[in-house]
Amino acid sequence: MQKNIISVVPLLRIPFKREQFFYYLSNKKIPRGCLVEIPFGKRKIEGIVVDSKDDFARLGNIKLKNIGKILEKDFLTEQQLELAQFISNYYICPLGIVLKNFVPKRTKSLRQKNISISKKKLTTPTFKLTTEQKNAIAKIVSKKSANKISLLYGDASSGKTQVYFEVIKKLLDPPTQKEKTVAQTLILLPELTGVEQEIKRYGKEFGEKTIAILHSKISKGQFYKNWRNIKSGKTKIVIGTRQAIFAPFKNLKIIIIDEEHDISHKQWDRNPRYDTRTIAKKLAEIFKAKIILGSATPRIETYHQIKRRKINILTLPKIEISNCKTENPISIVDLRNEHYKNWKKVKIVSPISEKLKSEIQYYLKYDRQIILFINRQGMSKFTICTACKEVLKCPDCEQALTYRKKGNYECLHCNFEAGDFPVCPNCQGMVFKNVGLGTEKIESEIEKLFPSAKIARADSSSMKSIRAQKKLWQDFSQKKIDILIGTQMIAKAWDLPNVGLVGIIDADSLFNFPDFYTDETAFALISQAIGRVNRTGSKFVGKAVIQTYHPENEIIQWATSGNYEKFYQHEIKQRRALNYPPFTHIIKLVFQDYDKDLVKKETEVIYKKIISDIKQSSVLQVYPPQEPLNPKIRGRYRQQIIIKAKNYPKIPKKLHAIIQDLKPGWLIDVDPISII
DNA sequence: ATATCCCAGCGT
DNA sequence: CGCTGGGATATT
Repeated sequence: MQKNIISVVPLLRIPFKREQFFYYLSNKKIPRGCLVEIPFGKRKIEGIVVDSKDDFARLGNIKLKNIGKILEKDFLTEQQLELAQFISNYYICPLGIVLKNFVPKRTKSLRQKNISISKKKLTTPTFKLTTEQKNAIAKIVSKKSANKISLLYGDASSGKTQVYFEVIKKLLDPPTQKEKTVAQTLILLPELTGVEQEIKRYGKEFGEKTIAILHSKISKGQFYKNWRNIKSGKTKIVIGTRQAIFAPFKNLKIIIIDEEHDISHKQWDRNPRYDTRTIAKKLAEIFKAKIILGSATPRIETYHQIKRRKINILTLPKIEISNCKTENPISIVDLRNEHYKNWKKVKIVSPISEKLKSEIQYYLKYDRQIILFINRQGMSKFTICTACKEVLKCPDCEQALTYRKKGNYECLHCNFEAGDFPVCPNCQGMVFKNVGLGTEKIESEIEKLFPSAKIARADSSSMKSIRAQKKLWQDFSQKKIDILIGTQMIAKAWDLPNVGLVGIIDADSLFNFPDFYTDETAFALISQAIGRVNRTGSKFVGKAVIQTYHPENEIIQWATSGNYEKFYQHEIKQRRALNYPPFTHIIKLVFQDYDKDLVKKETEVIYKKIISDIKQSSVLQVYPPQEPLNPKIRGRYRQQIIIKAKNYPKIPKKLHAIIQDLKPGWLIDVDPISII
């Protein structure tokens, strides 16, 4: 009988320098994309079929094994395979690991629990579209900009969502006669927090049956069901976080990346370290789909593309703040004055300035809600021994421990917890002082100042579950909360109505990191925080109070005056001068191990190898190994090598080979969000 | 992922 | 000399 040779990629890490697939025998051809079980060593594992050939003579006469079971035929689509290959190449990650991300956890019981197909009539509210919205819609759907990416430039209140709705309707309904399958839209949101609201909005507009949700917090069974519905074409609109981009689309026509500036679009903590903003381009190319980005504070990379006319910009103006000409709704409070005014009266100056205090009072009185940002969890930034000034640190991470309301000390990087009465490792002292601010500290301050207000706190430790997030959002919407205190997470995709006042407790803390994205993220965060007030339809005048010791800081100035262009000009100059993105791509190579000397040695060896094999220039720069900002995490030491490559993914073959051959323990991060 | 091979380190 | 554990290595 005619034998066939099947190429299969096992769903695990195969050293990158080796061929990523293995040959197996089968008596029939097996199409690409099948999920199969293969004998591998002494075990049986899963793999994806990538090729099927007639028997052919092979070198070395390797005895091929027979392929195992076919688990799912017609599983991954051709487009998924193409995207996976691209990700594997671009992010230098073994193909098997990439493919694993495309394979959902399959549940046996496909219990088609017929969810009440109550054909609820769609109450399609008729929006009155503004001229700008109409223009944007026309531009996006026009044939002229068929292959161009569009940026919808405007904040949460500018009506981006209505534009998305109309574009989807125009492009997907009704399907053209030629296309039998339904056209699909992918909506990528940066965080889980935004998903719930968006489902409701899109559900109302397009019917809940046509929408599928894909993110890590839905059950495995539900995820798989949604996955199948996307594959069969039942689903028209996919809403999800970044992994939704791995879905088995049938006929993808629109990719919307909302809040495109948000770093959550990049996976930085495990392989593959992909960025949806990069791979969406590839996916759009594969499907000939449109990309729409949405942001009020686009990335410098994105705006640079706009300047070079590679991306269309469609500006939605802010909906005018009603009758507010007398007073600037944004005040920058100089905390130095606060000290000056108070230094004789009180020893410790409150982290809440007089101005902020009186504004809180005002808005409480008129029953408007208040949001306060602080860029740090816990009670303090760090804790020092009063005797010798030693900072209390985590033994596993060498990071400052955070004092908690509970009375203990915790490491925010691992689960290390010191007791309530630690002893200074340096001098055995037992008296400590907490320095700096955290969410819990602000919470207790506010409790003291406004004992009758209903206060809630939201940071990543209190908001771990999606349950807690949903509840908080509900409570806030139902006005069960007067003052919400939280970290970045509440500045982001959360669309909270009825907010009267926003306060940034310590704007300076946003600039503390010597990283090339710092100014960009700080600008975006301040802009977004301000954008939380003065929403459409509010009769009250909203206000923002920004506390800082450096009111002259240009980034704060530009952010508070809404001057993105000035900010861009300043930032792009810096990036060009220092050869940072968008003028180069960065490749970050990190080695980690429990043995400090080994880390030093290994990174040194690799660095020497790289610089001896390639010649450096403005096109390719390699920096010597350096200690990252967190030199020890969970007991493992780290060193990193930063490479700036102008024409990535075009890099010298030799460099590519070295990176491919890096042994386990190395992390490869292409286009990292941080280089410190 | 995991079985296996290889070798250092150690005990008998 | 053999046993054990850790680390590197191969898996068609």
